[in-house]
Amino acid sequence: MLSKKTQYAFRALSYLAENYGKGPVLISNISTEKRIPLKFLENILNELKKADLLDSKKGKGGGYSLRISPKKINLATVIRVINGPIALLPCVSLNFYEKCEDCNEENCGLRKMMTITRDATLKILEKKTLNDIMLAAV
Amino acid sequence: MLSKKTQYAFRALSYLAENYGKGPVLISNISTEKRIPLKFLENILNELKKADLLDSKKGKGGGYSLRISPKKINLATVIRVINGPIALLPCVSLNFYEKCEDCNEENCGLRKMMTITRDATLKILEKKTLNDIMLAAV
DNA sequence: TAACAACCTACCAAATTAGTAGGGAATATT
DNA sequence: AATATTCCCTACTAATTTGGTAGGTTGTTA
Repeated sequence: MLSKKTQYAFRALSYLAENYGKGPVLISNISTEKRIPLKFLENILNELKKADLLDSKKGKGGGYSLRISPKKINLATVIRVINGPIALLPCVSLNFYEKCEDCNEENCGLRKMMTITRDATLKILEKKTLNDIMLAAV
Repeated sequence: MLSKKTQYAFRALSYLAENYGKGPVLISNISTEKRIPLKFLENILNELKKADLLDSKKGKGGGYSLRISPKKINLATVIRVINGPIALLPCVSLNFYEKCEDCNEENCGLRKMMTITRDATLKILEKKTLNDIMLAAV
């Protein structure tokens, strides 16, 4: 399951997607509009910025904005930045790979099943974008 | 990601699958063969039993065995018993549904994306079985 | 130079995960 | 009937992760 933090991230990003091209949005705005604890949201937006998904500007007229079009930010990217691995096992993760104890990977049956699962999941998550979230919301 | 407990469960079940039809297997056997802490494994096998995946027998000659053929135990079932929900959001889970705060589900774009993702994932996990794990292991 | 707004470091409480300890109950063998 | 065997049950614990909060710092704009 996605952490609450990740859900907050998606809510915030949706809001920024809706305001794409309209200049920076205040953290406090997002916080009240989307009901996300302010200071927690600060952290989240900062992480998204460090992952190059957002631009920020300090001082009056400042705030956060999407760095690129909502059409170009896919869900897998967001999940990886805030939530971590998408695969169900560390030894199957593309971006967070870790060797698993007591399993010679070449002939691990579970690993093969989880690889197939990962591919099926990624096929969706890498194709769907923030823009799709907007469009799907009535 | 699957918890370590779930990985243990799969390792234990694989072992039981290999021994399907050969009578009960001792917890202590599985523990040493698959390098799973004994007392922890006890809990796991007991949970799997309560979920009707295993049979158990006490006393000499006792132990655990698969209740049904490894061909009939799919991965989604195991994950749900030991790990919990497969969906990425509670409001999208078929077996562990929970309403999510601040989202009217009908028109939540994220929810729709996560539903599609869940379906893609389940399509694999519900089709693949313990038998497939055995076959895939060299 | 004041106000504004993001940034940074550090801390904290609650929940979850990964176990451990120790005895109890059922079964089989002698 | 007694004993050994094996699963079953309750309770506890340590470490890690999650979900925040507090308070000051830095950069920007007017």
